[in-house]
Amino acid sequence: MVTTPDSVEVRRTPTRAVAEGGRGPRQDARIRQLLNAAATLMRRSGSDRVSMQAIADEAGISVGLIYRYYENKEALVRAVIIGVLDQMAEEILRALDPVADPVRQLAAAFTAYAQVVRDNRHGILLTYRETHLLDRESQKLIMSREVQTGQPLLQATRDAVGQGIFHGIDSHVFSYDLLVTAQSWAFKHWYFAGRMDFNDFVSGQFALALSGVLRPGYRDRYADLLTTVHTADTTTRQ
Amino acid sequence: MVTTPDSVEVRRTPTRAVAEGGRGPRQDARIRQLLNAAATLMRRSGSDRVSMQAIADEAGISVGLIYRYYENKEALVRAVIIGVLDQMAEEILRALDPVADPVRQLAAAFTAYAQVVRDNRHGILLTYRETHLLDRESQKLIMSREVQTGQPLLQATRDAVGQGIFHGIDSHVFSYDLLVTAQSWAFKHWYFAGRMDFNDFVSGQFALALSGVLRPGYRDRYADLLTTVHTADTTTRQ
Amino acid sequence: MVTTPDSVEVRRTPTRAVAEGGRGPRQDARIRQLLNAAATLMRRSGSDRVSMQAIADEAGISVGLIYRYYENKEALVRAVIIGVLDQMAEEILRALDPVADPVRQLAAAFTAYAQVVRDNRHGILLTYRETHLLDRESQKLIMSREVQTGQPLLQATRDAVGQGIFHGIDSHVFSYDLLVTAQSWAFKHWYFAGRMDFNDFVSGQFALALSGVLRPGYRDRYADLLTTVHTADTTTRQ
Amino acid sequence: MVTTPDSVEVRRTPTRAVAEGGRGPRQDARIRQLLNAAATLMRRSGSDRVSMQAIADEAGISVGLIYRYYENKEALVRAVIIGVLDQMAEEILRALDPVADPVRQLAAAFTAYAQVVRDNRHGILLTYRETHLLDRESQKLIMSREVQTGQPLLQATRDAVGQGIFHGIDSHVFSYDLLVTAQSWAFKHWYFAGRMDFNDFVSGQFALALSGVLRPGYRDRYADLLTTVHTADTTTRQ
DNA sequence: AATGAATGAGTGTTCATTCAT
DNA sequence: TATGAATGAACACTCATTCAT
Repeated sequence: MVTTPDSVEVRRTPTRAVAEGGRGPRQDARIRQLLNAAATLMRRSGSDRVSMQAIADEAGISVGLIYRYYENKEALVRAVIIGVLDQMAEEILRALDPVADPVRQLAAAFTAYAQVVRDNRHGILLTYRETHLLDRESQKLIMSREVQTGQPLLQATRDAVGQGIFHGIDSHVFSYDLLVTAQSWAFKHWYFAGRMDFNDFVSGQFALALSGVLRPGYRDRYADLLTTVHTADTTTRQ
Repeated sequence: MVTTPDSVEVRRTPTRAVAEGGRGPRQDARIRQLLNAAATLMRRSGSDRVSMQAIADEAGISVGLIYRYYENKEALVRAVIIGVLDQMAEEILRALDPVADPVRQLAAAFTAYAQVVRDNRHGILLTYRETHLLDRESQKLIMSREVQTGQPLLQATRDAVGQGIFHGIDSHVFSYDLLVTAQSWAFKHWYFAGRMDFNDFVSGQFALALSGVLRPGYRDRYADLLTTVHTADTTTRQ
Repeated sequence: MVTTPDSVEVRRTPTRAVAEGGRGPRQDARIRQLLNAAATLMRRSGSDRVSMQAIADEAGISVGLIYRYYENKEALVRAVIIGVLDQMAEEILRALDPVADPVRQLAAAFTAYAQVVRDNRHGILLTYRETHLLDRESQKLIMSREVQTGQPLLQATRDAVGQGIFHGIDSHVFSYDLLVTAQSWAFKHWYFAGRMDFNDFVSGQFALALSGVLRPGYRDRYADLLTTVHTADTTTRQ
Repeated sequence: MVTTPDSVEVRRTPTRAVAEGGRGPRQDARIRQLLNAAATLMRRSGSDRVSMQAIADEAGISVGLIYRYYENKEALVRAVIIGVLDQMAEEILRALDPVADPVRQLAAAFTAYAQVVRDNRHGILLTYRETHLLDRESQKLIMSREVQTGQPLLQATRDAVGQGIFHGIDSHVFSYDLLVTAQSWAFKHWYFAGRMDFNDFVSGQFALALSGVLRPGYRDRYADLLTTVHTADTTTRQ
């Protein structure tokens, strides 16, 4: 699941050298450069507003060369999106705390996920924006990556349920909600602007989620995770 | 907040009749026609992939006429987005149950919100996709509409807290989560595909949220809202 | 030769009222307004860059109404040019000094012509620019007006030749040169910028022309007209 | 001042090869082709009435390619005008007679200038028409070229004054008049149509100018240049 | 392998002109 | 008479894609 150099998508058919796996480190660096350049520009404006020429310039290569690696613009866009997702998945895995306790595991996973979202806000937006412009095939590929990325949350939830720490929930629904909540920071962080910062957001959301599913006997053990941050509700009451 | 004919955005400057509110029913119908056509096409492919000519054709008017109503394509896109949001806000308000009980009020609002999202899935996606391509000014306008649309959820939550039915929560955070959850159906409904249908999703999510905030003494009164739907967890365990 | 109201060109064929000569003072004022508006805008940017809508706005009438008076844009442009020429011809005639002496008459005519050029610089440029875009018919019409406008210069020259004051010249060539010289101020006044002002230009040019054609015996009588202005030739010598 | 291949204006920014002077003979030929095509069409109808597509077709290249050489239409128009002026300047220089006598030098320069004007009548008109549609910067550039082009006339005049052959004149004014007279053929040649041909015009104008400034003692030496052509004055008297 | 000149279909936008009111 | 909404062809300009070098 970790992004290895080989997982970077490139054109398979028309070019001999690339197809034969004779891809040297030179090519590989170029492709990475290209994907980064494309991601940078597309984050800012959406793929339709970024020209192949602009991408080539940003990457320091020629337009023609892009077409040696990717059949057309759509293929490049797909590779960029997948690249972003893979990088995020990798970061989350790296941040994961391999401790035994599933609740703290879950807390770590959620926090990691949220941080990755915060740090890749534009990448997430890019994903959301562009995915729907691709063909079904690519969309499915992207969906499966997203599911994979959410695996740590799902697994920890299942463990907590299995150990009787959580009760009364469906693991899929619960972990899905955590995932959506984390991603929502990318879109709606402005909603809390001035009322709550990122850390408050993360701990508050996790506390709220936890409080609904924790079997009563465990409240003390995780008291530190249950601390809720209240926004200045009274002052803004209208 | 309800979309009245007058609230439909049109060009202000160059045409006298349109600016002075001397807009007859003919114009008004045309503008609605235009916005619908644009929304339909843009939902499918993103504004950059829809030409003004295609929009004109779909609306059954000439290209030139679009420019009488909207200064340029961006203004049209903005109007489309705002139109979609307004229509959704209106539908939600209409679906609202004006009963006294804040919890059932909240349930009604959430259900209504989710239904509107389901029925306007592409409209929501459009909003998410296109908003970031507009200027800051327009983005702020759109944000404020979103906040407005979420008001019923916020108000019902506050009432429940005020009456001591909910406890231990921040109203903003809680209602935000409901809103995000409802919207998530537009993006991630495929996540549950085959495991859960829309109604299960709505009731399941609301039950989960409710269970975490309901003061113990009220569990019986709202027992019907706390019924959780479990997905076939065991069968998909990997 | 004077511009009378009736000489203002309007559409002849398709409209009944206008064609029947039932043109009241109201229409007449409107047409004048229209021509002025068009002239003002076209002076600034050339007829191709001025839209009929802009002209209508400037004139305070509707686009449709323009087409009641002029068959199409070209007809309007022609009318504008002719209007400018007529107005200039009229101004020159008005400025003419009906004294007996043909040389002073010529001086007055030349000065008047130059002043009109100076005051209608943009109108002249308009004429030069637009005439070549019209059909042959219109071009001939415009040429004949120009010849007419130059008549006073030609006549005075002929008189001076007839009375033996000028010698050794062709009246056509000489008066043509005066006319061209006067008009050149519209195009090339920048050539003398900083070296010579308009009055110096006029008296200098006339003195130069006069000195070449005046029969020796008359030099004293017109000594005042022979005063030459020298530009700072020595300082700019390179 | 001579137009060398390198002096042909092209886009500076977006293309590397073109900017670095790495312009091969291929490009150079194409640019010349393009400028000629544009000049040909614009002479006929004014730049606003010639579409980029029409220019591309005439030049035998694609529209897109024009934009590789010129940033936009205005830049192309400017290049066309400057190209026309440079070509004329070059032709005049080539026609110049480097004999010692300043008066004959002047005659040669005037004749050359007039011939160039006659042969490039439409080019001159183009210059007059289009210059005013450009930005101030370009206008200044064009003015300076015009001044340069007139240098031979000014220099010869100064020499004649310096050697005491001419008297009582300002060199700037006198050479300016010759220049304007020559150019006037482009606009007003119809004025003499049927009465005087081009050669008569040139010799007649030069004789008239010369007669006014030649110091008496030199009349015999330049008797051949003082022959005046009279138009059929009597027959056209009205 | 790598370049970037060249293409031309396609875009957003304008505007002369018409015509129902 | 007078309006201005409506049309649609035409325009300047862009850009994904190809291919000779």
